[in-house]
Amino acid sequence: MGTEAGRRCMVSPYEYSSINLVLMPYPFSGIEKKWREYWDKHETFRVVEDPSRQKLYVLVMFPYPSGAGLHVGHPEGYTATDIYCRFKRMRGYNVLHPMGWDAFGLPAERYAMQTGIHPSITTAENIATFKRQIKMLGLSYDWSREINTTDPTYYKWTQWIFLKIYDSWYDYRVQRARPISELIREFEQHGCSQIDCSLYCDDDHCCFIASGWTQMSRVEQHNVLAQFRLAYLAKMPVNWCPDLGTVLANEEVEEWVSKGYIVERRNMKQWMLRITAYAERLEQDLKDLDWPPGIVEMQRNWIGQSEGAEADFAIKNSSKVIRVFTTRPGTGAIMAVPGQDERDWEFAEVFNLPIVRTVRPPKHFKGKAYLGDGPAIDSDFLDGLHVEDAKKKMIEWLEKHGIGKRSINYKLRDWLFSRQRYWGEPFPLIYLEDGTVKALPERELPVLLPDSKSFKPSETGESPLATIDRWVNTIDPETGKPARRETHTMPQWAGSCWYYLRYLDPQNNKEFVARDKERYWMPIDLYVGGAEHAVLHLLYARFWHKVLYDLGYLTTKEPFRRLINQGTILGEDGQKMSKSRGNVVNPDDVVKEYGADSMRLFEMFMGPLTDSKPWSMRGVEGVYRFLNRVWRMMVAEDTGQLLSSIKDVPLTPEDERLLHQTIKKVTTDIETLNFNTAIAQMMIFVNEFLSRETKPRATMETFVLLLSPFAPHIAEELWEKLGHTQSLVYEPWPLYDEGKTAVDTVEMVVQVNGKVRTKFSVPINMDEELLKKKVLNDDSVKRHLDGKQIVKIVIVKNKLVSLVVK
RNA sequence: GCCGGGGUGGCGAAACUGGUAGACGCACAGGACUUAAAAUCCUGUUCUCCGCAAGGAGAGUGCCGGUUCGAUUCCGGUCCCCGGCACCA
Repeated sequence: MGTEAGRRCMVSPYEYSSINLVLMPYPFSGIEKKWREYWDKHETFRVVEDPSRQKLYVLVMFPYPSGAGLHVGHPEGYTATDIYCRFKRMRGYNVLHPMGWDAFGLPAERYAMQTGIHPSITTAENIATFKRQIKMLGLSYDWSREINTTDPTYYKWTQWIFLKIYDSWYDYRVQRARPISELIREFEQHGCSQIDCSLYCDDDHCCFIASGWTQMSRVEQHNVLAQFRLAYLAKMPVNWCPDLGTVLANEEVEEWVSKGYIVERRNMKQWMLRITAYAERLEQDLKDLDWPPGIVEMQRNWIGQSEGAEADFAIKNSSKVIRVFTTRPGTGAIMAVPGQDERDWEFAEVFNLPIVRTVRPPKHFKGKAYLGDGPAIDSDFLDGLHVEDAKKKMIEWLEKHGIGKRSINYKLRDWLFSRQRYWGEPFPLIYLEDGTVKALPERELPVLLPDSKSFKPSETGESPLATIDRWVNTIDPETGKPARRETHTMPQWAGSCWYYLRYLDPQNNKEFVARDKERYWMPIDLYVGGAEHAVLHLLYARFWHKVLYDLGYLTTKEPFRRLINQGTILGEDGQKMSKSRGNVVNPDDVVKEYGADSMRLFEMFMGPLTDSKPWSMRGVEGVYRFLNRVWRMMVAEDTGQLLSSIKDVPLTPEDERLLHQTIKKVTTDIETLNFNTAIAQMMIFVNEFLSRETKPRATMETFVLLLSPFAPHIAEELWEKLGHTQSLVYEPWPLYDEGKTAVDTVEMVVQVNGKVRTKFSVPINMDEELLKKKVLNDDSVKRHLDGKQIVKIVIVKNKLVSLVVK
């Protein structure tokens, strides 16, 4: 109630009731309900593969259904993709536009810890709320494809994909993942002789030949293979929060620490995914993506490719050498270059180590370490070379002398993939009595999350699942021997890593997606979502996608061809919306007061999609007034019937020009996602036509079609009043005639020494000599030429005449 | 500190490859309609100065400078704001 709108509502309810009685605004609430039901009943937006038509897959990042319900930030991306989809349908595309729920995660689990209410119940309730609110906006989703990451029929396949990752290794020789069974076959035939073991294994004494492999015990073989798998166990420091009794993801630490919780590091065995094997391809393939440059850059920085050298340093008084990477720690030893690195400089100062500059800083450089470019100094044969050239020459030298080589390093680390949580996907793994890990066979999936009343992890930091004995203790389905289940669960990213594939074939219980469906729909033509997922979600999803591609399940290298980040919607005060600031706007209130069409229209009219911009209830009223004018342009207020002034009459040339200009502007602006200016053009159109005594029926019909992607409910209603019996959703999009958008007179600007002195209207493409004559005879121009000499005349066709005088 | 994005009226914003800065909307002011108000419709609204007025002059797209007949747009410098990164996945 802290908002401007809230106060208005409280202060003068009279104002609003009187509006309702006297103004008679268009009856949006009945109209909107009617058309939502119509679309549902007719399954208007249901799509199936149709090879005869061009496909279009448009996706918006699916929400985490929180208890707070939708906020006005959600509909921004949803409306944008909806407009685009509705437009493309009318242009004949076969459009896939789905929605679902990313419903595993900590909030529901924390709520359960406090209240004892099972996360599945809260999740179901929250989804119901979200779905009601999203449906209320008239978004054209194919609801038959709705998915929910917490549904066993969904997470069965998340587990299945994990098994595929677990059962794969990265073959650097061919730069792709291969099934682990192929590695076993290779070991049986050649041992590890054809593989560069150093890429997989720290221990260079373990190399074996074929017979060595076959003579290994089962446990030994298991341990060798574990070094190769794309999913592996490692002892890792994790963020343990004793008060919450849970482990936190890195990205969550800051939030809880700021709330006063203590987070400590603890070493625990964790599942890791070998995303680093894909570092090079994740970096390389960015170049083919139509993504915002900023996001591409962020991914680049995250992957952090750097070229350097790996060199062996001799140790004084020892025959041993230390291997060091020049660009970052790796090997346990680092190379320190205090002259060119701030951290090394500080380190050297503290320990009184000598500091030698090897790059000459600019003359007046005052700082300590110099990080910029410059000629090398005190560097023997490198002196005088600039940094890049010196690097090259140095690496050549190292390689020539056999004490080092060029190496490419990455900042990217392997992905910590396990969480000690209840509300996540269980791993489809068991531990046998000999300590080995075993992947459950596919037919055992899904491994269901057990029902539980306790969601707290144990004191030791083990997952809540560890406390459920009847679930943990199981048997190996293949041998009947006792086994223990893995009690960790997967992170929330898991479900969102592949949801875009499940939409293609959500009911399939044989495969995660049928191949022909994948081939038809992929890749995603447009992906819209918040920039907060610029790195992690998008990187993790690309990684899984590439693994599945390597294993032959997918036909595209990259999932998201074009990406757009919608901007944040701020509160009316220009601050981030938050409960504590009291500036949160609830879409329910907006829709109730002004209707879903106004809500949609305002979200798009505020400004460019990708910008952050503040909410304004006054602004909502503005677009609401526009929709009322649209209504009055065609409907008689007293009877609710189509106006009798709408007739089959021809257009005047001026009106025809405006119509074609409007079609053109709206068409091109939707194509480029500039919805705000498309709406502005429609406003111009209505401002003109509202007062016409007669309105050509065909023109009104065209306008309704243009409006329909933005405000679909009112458009359907007007379409019906115009005499149509079918929904306009699949009507062909209006075409414009370029020739009819052209004007026959233009306003000519006359500048003298760069200053605008007069303007007049002239026929288009006027003869230049005639134009000059006209300009020089103009009184107000003459005044500024008084006594001066014309040096130069610049004529820009149909725009301006610029006189330079002395 | 590094990387990316951005600074335009009272506010949200427009402006195609350099060519009328401020479309469209909000807010505000005046008017019409009305007994009155609301709603609706019309007119005006970047700032400063001159003029009774029609009108005129000057300044203006964060700031300083450059290129150009002409710069919100291109170039150099500088300040501020937002997002990311700072060895952490």
